Amino acid sequence: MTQSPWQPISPEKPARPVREPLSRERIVDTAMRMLVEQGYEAVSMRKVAQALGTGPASLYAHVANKQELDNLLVNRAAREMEFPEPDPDNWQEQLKASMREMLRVMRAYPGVARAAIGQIPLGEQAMLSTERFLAILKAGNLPDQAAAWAVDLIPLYVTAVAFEESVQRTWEWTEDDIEGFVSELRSYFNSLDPQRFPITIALAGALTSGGSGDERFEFGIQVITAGLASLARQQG
Amino acid sequence: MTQSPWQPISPEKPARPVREPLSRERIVDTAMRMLVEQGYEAVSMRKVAQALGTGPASLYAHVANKQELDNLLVNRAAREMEFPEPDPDNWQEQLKASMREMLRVMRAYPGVARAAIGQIPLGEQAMLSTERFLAILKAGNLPDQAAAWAVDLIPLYVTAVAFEESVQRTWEWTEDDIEGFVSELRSYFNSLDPQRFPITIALAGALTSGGSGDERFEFGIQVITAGLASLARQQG
DNA sequence: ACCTGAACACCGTTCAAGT
DNA sequence: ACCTGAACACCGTTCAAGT
Repeated sequence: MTQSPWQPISPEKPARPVREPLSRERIVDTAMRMLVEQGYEAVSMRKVAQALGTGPASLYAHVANKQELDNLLVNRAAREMEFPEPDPDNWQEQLKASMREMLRVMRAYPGVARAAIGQIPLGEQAMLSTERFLAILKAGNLPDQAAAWAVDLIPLYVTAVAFEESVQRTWEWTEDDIEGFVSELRSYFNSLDPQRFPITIALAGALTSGGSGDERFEFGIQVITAGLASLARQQG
Repeated sequence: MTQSPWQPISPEKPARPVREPLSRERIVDTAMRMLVEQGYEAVSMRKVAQALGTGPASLYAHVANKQELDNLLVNRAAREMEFPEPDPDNWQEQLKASMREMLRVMRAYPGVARAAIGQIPLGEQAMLSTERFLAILKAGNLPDQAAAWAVDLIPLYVTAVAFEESVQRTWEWTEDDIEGFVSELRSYFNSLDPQRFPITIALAGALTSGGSGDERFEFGIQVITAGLASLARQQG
């Protein structure tokens, strides 16, 4: 631990690399870029470190662990979301628009949904989006407890949808692959035992359509919005 | 490496172990037991193989990969779910009861939600539970396409809730830990900038209560059921 | 056909040592 | 305080070789 008391006064600064020092910011920037370009699987502590030209251990001075890094990525994405000024006469449409906005951002950062799922989003940006959702729900005259539970339900749904999509993106299917899969699925449904699967067979068409995702999502936010509206206090 | 050419003719069958041979059944049985006793993380190809007294490579003769094993576990759990006979006069209550039943089973096999999330459940037992949900929704007079999208939305929600719970179970919190966390959370909410987080602060109580899970889940299934009911065709 | 050991290409995290 | 190399204790999957 003791140091030699004699120290040469180096004329040209120290020999240490001139690389920019690590920081939380730089780590999250790099991880975010990797997330967009290569997907969630590519964002490991080791690969982020490598991209920064160092070893995995170096990250732990700035980030507690992988979970915290995931949290920071979710928070960074939340920064991108934009919400309308609450309007009591239009709250249902605003709620749907905000859920679409949330899905838009999660699609723009594929993999962020995987980082978000099962996390309690307590970062500042994530909290701000919660605040915005609460504002819309209170404009809709929802009771406090209903609004509080709703801001739990809403991200749960949007994140789950985005997560499903990102899993399927991982499989890297082409348009043809999807078409092939859907037609296989349809014939699988039709091959089921009619005694035990009568409705599945009857609805085979409906069950295998709307795979595009957008229609399904529109259905989901319609159901949630209508369900919440049924809980709103009557005005006046 | 060479062996002596002389081999005694063993009077009692070959020297190979008398262990029961591997099979899909045995692999899923073992994995399921490990899932219940030790959680999802414990169910790796390597550990399942070890529990069966063999190496990981041996499993691949019976199971395509980890993903297929996950699928088989979900399907095994689906076997446990029981559904009511559809009753058009009571479909909303039946729908809620069935969602509770689904959550009950996922809680009984903690970790199964992690295996299920982001999966398309095409096993026979999983398909049967879809058939049951469809039966209830059609008893409620929902249009085909709405029913088809609803059987996507419903497991999505229940699985996401069960998944969240299983993540939190992994942290192995005691009653006291939770209480401490909630009170920390509450004071964190109250410490926020009132200019930017007015509603979050005002609703701090509601936002941190009902963490038990059941109330939150009841709220969710109420919202979904009411939302779906709003889409049901009028009778007659 | 089924099973195996060993290897390949990865993980997250810790720790003693360096500057 | 920050950074590092090396190690620890893991993953899923493949493959040549055995029976």
